[in-house]
Amino acid sequence: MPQLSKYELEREANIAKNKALLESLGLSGPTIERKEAPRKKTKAKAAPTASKKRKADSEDPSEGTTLAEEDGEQPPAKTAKTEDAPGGVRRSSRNAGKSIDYKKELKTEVRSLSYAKERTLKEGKLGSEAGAKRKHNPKQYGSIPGVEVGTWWETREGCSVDAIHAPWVGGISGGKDGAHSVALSGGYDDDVDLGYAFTYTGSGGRDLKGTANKPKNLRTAPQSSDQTFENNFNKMLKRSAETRKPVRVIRGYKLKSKYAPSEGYRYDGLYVVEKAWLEKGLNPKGYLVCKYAFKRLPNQPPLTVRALNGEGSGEASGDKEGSEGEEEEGEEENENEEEQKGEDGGDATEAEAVEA
DNA sequence: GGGCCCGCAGGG
DNA sequence: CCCTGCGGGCCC
Repeated sequence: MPQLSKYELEREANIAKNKALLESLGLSGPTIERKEAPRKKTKAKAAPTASKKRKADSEDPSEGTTLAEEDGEQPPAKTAKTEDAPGGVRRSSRNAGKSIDYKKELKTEVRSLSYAKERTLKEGKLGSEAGAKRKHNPKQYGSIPGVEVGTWWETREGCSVDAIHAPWVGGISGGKDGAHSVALSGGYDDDVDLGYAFTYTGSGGRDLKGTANKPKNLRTAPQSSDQTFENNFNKMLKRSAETRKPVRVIRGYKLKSKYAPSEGYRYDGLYVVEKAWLEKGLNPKGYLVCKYAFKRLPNQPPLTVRALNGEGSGEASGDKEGSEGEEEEGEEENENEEEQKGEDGGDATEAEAVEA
C-alpha cells in the first residue's frame, strides 16, 4: 500500500476531527442537492482561464455573435458588457511588445466562455462580468437583491461586481456584526465540506514575503505563525457566531469538494456560523488556526453537486477507505433534486437532462 | 505544472 | 496612505 505522507496523515486526522465536530454540533443531516450538468466530452479543460480579455488593441467585432452561435445557446440578457469595459486596457502594457496569436487566443476564449455560459444557464443564473459596475452594497448582511442562489461567475471579480463577495482575493469580508461573506476556495486542505455544513479556516499567520528580492509580491504564502482572533477577519467571523447574522457563501473551483463548481465561482446561499475555535492547523510547524463551523440556512435552493467525468483528484487509489476526505463521487443515478422545500418560486432548479 | 508578478478592493 | 488577502495572468 502506498504510504501516506506525513502531511496526508495529518490531513486525514484533521479532517476526521473537523467532521466529528460538525457531527457533534448536529450538522450531519442530509443535503438536498442536484447534479451539475455533465461536461461535454473532451472540450476545453478550461478552468477559469477564460477571463483573459486581452483584446486591447485588436478589437474583433464578431466576438459577441460568435459567442452566441458557438453552441447555439442564447447568452443571457445581462451579459453583453465587455465591449467598452473601462478596465479593458488592463495589462495592455504587459502585452506590449509581445507577439500574440490573437486569432488563436480569441478562439480559445470564445470556446471556453461559451461552454461555461451554456452550462451555467442550465444550472443557475450567470452573474455580471468583470469590469461591470457594482449596483449593490456588498457591506450588508443577507442576500443581495436580484442575485439568486446558484448564480455563477467566471472570476472573483465578478462576485465582487454583484456584491456577493467584495474582495478580489481575500476569503472573508465583513463588518462589526460579523462577516458578510466568505469564499471557499480550497485555501486550506483540511477544511471539511458537507454541503449543508462546512468548516472554514481564518486568515492571517502567513508572511506575505513569499519570494526572492520582491518582498510581499505574493498574495498568499505558507503559514508562518499562529492565527488569532485578534485578526480582524477572524474576529468578524467569531462575531458572526454570536450575532448569528447570515453569511453569504461562494464556492470556487479550487475547493476540493463535490460541492465545488468545476469552473469559476458559485453563490451557494446563506449560512450561519455555529462555532468558532482554535486548533492546530495543517502545516509543518503546527501553527494554530482559527476554525469555524458553518451551517446552511433552511429553505434555500438545493446545492449543486459536481459531476466530474474522470479527472479524479489523484489519491483515491484504493485503500485508506475508512478515511473520509471528499467522498469522491459515489452515486451515479441518484437524483434527489426537486426537493427544495423553499417556496419562493421554485426556480433555479430545472437542471438535469443535459447529456452531451 | 510551478514561480513570479501584477492590480485591486477593503480596512486600519 | 499603508497594508493585507482562499486571484489571475504569464512566463518558464
